[in-house]
Amino acid sequence: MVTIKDVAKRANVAVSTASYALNGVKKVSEETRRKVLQAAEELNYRKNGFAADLKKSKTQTIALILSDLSGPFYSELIRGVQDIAVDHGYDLIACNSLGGQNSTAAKFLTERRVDGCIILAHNITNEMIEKSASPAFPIVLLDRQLERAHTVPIIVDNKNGGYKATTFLIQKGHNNIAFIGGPADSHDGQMRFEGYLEALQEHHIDFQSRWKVTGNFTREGGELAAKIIAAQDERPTAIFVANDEMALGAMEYFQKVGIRVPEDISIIGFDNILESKYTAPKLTTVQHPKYEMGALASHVIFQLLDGEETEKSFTLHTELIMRETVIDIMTKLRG
Amino acid sequence: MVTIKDVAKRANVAVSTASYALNGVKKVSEETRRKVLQAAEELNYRKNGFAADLKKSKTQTIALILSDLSGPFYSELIRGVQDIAVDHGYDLIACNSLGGQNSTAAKFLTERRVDGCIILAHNITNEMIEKSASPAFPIVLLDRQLERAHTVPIIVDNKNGGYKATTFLIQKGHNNIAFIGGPADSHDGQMRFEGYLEALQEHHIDFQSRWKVTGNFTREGGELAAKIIAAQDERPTAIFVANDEMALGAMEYFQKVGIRVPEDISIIGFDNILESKYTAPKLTTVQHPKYEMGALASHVIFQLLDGEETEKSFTLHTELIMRETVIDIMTKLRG
DNA sequence: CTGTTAGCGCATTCAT
DNA sequence: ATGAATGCGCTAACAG
Repeated sequence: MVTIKDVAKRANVAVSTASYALNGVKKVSEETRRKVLQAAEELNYRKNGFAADLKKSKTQTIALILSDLSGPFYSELIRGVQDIAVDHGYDLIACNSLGGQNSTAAKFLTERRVDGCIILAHNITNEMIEKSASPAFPIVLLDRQLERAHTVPIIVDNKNGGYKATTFLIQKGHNNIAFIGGPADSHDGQMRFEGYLEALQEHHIDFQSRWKVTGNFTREGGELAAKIIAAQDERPTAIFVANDEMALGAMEYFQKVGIRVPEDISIIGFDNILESKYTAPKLTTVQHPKYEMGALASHVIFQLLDGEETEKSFTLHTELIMRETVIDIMTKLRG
Repeated sequence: MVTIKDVAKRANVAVSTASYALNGVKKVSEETRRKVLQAAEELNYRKNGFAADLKKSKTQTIALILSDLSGPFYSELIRGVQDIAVDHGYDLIACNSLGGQNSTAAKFLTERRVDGCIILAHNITNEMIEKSASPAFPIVLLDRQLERAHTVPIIVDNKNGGYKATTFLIQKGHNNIAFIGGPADSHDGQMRFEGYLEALQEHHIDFQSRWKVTGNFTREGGELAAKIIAAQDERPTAIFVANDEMALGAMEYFQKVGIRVPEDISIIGFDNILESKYTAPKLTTVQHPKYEMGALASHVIFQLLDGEETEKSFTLHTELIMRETVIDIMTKLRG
């Protein structure tokens, strides 16, 4: 391994001089600078970033920890984070938390390999987060309500989103509305469900537990849930599905078995993933501010890093996206 | 910042003992181990991973460099890489190469921050790659034909894939076949086109340049391309689209303007992204071995790292996925 | 089983 | 403008 020492030797200068030359510090004459650069080139010298970071005790990079690096949902979030990070001259690396305590993510959290991090992964424990956060290592939490020193949560108003979705259905004349939810440990899913409940109550519609079915936020989960709903003797006229992926799965199932969307059953999703715009019919859904969330998270990290004051927590709002999978019940009856 | 020294002091042991205890080396008595651990706990000690890496000159992580962290295509690839990496006890971090020479990716390439890397990004120059590769830093190149020492390319047989797709269309009786390609600098796209050409020639079908239109591999590009094709007075009976995303866009356009797929026009795509299975009608396409590619890349990295011999390069094959968007021209004429 | 010590590769202060 | 010397936090060889 060729080090800066080797370069210095070859260029007949001291290490410090080599370092200056390599890093563009202007203390060194053009003459020697070129000598050093050439020596480095000849030896194919690569600097060891860690050593540099160790010395400077600054990594100039932030990490984004996701429970799963793949999935359509994350694309926009990542873009948001990235855009702001590069603005600040920081690097972004993404890693996943599969494996929990032993994951790559854990290493970044506990070993000071980055200057700060943004977490959207529910298999990282609150305890780990609390222990890791410090003035020099701020953490932004996405979709997790945990206020601590040096830790700021950004959540989206899932409950209100669920409320809006359900209210919209009710306004369209539906009062037999099913709910396809997420896994029990999903805080998001739970909040969306509460919004659903609230809308129901407000309109004096009884909640029917047989019409609450739980999926796992995947396309397949949506199919299965749809199947369960379709199998019952009385069928709801509309479904609020807790995320778009499941909604797409449900739509597919209904199409397969000849139940028409929206003529026979209306569907509203949640998230507004890219894909939802391209289905036939186009999915009516609730906009989740993914990009904004990423960008804001990035912003907050840098404020924290700069020692500025920030809000204790942030809440982002949702928005109804009306497309083609919800039909007015009157239209339906006439049809 | 609390260091291992502080911990040692508080526990009344030497640094080495603290290090052993912290790292679970069994040279130390249970008694002292607990003492050290407790001291660490009390001081909220976090180890500096860099310092450790520096000392060990091993990072135990590999990087995956993508030109864009988002996009449906990458999900499966990432899974493949990841699965193998964790098998080997390695961590995986993903970073993107947006920004070219100054990107995060570049840092990882040139600053030895990881033990090896897998690159699927065409804005990283060959030169950079050549300079970075070394026995201690193997590089696996995806979809880029560049054989060098310590650098092994994995490519998919795009040409043959294009050939298969086109031949399939011809066998179904089509001889007016348009091609929607990718950007000019896409090697993949170019190869797929060559396969198309070869199939045409083999069946003595003249290539018509007006039926070659170029998109940018996005959904919108596909829509636009479809529009251009539809606008011509004579219309092809089939289209080979160089990737699924564009095929989806094209299908959407055709549906919008009342051109039926496949009754009026057959479409075959390329990649077999998850989504293509969920369209109506379901997209006929060519399978791109994404997961396998990732897994293989990972494998190769570890072989290289272990100093084993590997093939100079790998070629992965494609497979026709027959679904619903290609119709036999006879059926069509009868219809 | 525990302590002393020598670097890992680099940036940087203080002389010169 | 340049060089010698120091130490960042950690691991591991060696000595006790």
